[in-house]
Amino acid sequence: MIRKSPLILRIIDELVADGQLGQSVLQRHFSKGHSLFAQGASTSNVYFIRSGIVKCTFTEDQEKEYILEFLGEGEVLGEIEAICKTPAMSTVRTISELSTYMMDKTSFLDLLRRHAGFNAAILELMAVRLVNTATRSARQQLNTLEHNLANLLEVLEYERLPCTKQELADYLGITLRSLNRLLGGRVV
Amino acid sequence: MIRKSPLILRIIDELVADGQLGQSVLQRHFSKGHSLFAQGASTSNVYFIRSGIVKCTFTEDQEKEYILEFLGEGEVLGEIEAICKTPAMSTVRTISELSTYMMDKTSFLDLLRRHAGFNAAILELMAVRLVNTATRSARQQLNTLEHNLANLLEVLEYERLPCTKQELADYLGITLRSLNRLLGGRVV
DNA sequence: TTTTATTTGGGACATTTGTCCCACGCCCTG
DNA sequence: CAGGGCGTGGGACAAATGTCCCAAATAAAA
Repeated sequence: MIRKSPLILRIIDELVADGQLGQSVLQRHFSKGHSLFAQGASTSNVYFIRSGIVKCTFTEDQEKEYILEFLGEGEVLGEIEAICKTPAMSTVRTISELSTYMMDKTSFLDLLRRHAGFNAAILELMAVRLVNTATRSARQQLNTLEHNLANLLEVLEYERLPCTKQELADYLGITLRSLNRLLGGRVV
Repeated sequence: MIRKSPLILRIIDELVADGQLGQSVLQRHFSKGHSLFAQGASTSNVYFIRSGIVKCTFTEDQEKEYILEFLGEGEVLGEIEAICKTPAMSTVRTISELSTYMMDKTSFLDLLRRHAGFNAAILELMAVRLVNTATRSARQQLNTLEHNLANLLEVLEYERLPCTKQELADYLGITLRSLNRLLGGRVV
């Protein structure tokens, strides 16, 4: 449920340690509840999560919000916007303390061009995300109850995931009421 | 609704014209209804659509199937499997005559490594797909009726899209009955 | 042309999900 | 301590969606 990418973090860690990235990378820390990107706003940086968790949300009419994904260690934020040169497609908000490496978009694109290993890692990261996003979307339409249950079992992580029932419901794309029903009297 | 990518097609066309790809690329033609990939099966090639349309579907229990996307000119098939070295994540079937360039996975990865422009184009293709997949997933959860209507209006393309009502319903993630209700007596 | 299958459209009812509303428990602050 | 805000849990009813089934229209096959 929480996506991670140890490989990317390792690459960045090494590059930073070697001093190869010079001034283009700096560490930044965010407290819980802080907003890194606002859907529709332009962006100027790319972040690599060193530790902590963020949630990416999408909203259409400001009322309800849909949670696209939870991202943890090694995950990259803002890379899509850097690559496509488009405004932020989703809002990204921390749901725990967050430690990151921050890099401006130009440096990111540069690194992508010059560092073959990094390039391959980002390609794979995006491919994996695409698969996850697509299968989740499909499962949500195909399974309904079963998937909910399966997912809620998978929520062993739930205890580690500092999120509210409302957020879980947003993730499942249902209302809080419905979630409660599923959690409560399983039998009709 | 039907995704396309003129840029990629142009790049491949040029490479083929220049003869830079040698034997690694060949043209292949498929008739309507043919299956290029089967979900879960291993793959060995990557395809570039020259003309025609395919639908990518995902199924969980073989009963219902969810349509992930319709792909047209310039779109790439099998690139995710090549990059991640995983089995096909979805089934891909032609819904019209299809003309393609076919390339084995190794050559594809090679081209990705050697050709900066191609690399950038694929990166952007995947980023765009990710955005589309994610926003569609989100909208499907957030909008319900409105989105359906909006989408069905967008189905001006409907006439060009040789698909059945059942396929439209699969795309929307609803049953055929529900689709008919939405199309028919709009008012309760 | 007749027959058979596919596609389409819709009625009737069960099930699911959403909406509205209320209540309890917890934390925090005045 | 009292009151406000928030997260949680659930009852009751409305609305949406699925399931089952049937019928007309269209396309494909005999």
